[in-house]
Amino acid sequence: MKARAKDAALPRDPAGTFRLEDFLPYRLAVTSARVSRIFMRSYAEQYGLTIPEWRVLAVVGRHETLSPSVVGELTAMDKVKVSRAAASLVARGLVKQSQDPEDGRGRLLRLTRKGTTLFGRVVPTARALEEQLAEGLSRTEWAALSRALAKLDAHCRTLDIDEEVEAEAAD
Amino acid sequence: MKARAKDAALPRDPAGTFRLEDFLPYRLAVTSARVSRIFMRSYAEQYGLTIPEWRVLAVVGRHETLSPSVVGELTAMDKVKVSRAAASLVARGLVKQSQDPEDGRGRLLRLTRKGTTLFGRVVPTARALEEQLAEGLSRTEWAALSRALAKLDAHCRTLDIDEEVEAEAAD
DNA sequence: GGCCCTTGCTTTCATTCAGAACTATCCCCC
DNA sequence: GGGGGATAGTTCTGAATGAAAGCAAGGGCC
Repeated sequence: MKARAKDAALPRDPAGTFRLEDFLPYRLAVTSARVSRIFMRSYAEQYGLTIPEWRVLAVVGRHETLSPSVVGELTAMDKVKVSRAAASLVARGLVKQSQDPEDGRGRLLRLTRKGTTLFGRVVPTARALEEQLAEGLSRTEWAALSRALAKLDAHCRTLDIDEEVEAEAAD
Repeated sequence: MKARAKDAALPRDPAGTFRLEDFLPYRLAVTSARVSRIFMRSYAEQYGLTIPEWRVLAVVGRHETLSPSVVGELTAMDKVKVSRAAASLVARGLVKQSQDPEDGRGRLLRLTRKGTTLFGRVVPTARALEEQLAEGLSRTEWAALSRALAKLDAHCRTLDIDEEVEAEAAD
């Protein structure tokens, strides 16, 4: 990139014309927060669940038995969040935590009967809420959103990796 | 909805088949968090700005002079967040806060020369980062994402309003 | 077989956050 | 023209968060 090209670009694109409301990263964050708030409120009011707890419930419910580390991968949460959510679910008798017989460090999470029952109730609620959300868009738009999110997510992972490599190289 | 219809629906749609990784609200939150982290890191490392601070800077920079409440509307932040971000920017000499001469309660925010300079530097960085993000998608996909987000956001607002009305009615 | 580095998870701590309470000012209406 | 209620911003408080330390157990490697 030549310095001249950069200089030429500035005048026709001054900072003053920057519109936050058109800035996609901002809009993504705002919309995501709005959606999350709707779901959070519903889970909290109806079942006393936080979003991390709901995520743990969802993946443990699907996989019978699961280690906290795998739960972390499946729910995109760090291990601290998983640990806290799991502890809370155990305290409420929704999840049972036991030693992994094959690895003394590992734990195994599994739904209790009570947890399974709750899970069976929450899932339809979640689906209904998602459906309500989808009503605002055409099927085509919904599919396009889904696809765009997948690609964006994948692309972000590669960007993140690039930054990590740079950070390491800086040492 | 008849009880029989509900019973019939359950077997072909059991809770156990719920896949969190296909659940759009979840995917939206994950991707949004990933994008935000990339931007957050960049703003923090290069300019020592948090995202709330960057947002305030962006709208105040665009509008010359602005009240905190309008900043809140334009940045989708509550007044507490605006207040803190503004205080931090004032402390760093990037923003000047003064009394609104027409309203003793109101304040007016305006960029200092230093703030204007910083703003002029951050905007190109933000745009470049957005561009990097956009490289992961085709133009069509990017446009579709933008459009879908707008509709989803608008739809969420109506859902939120509905819930507020219900909450009031419950009193 | 014992040292040490790694891994799996929990706990701690300092920061951030959202909601509620608080202060100051304005405006409406009697 | 003075109370009552609304509005603009700030401060307070309890909960949530993430980074880093802590702890326990596995697995090389000599």
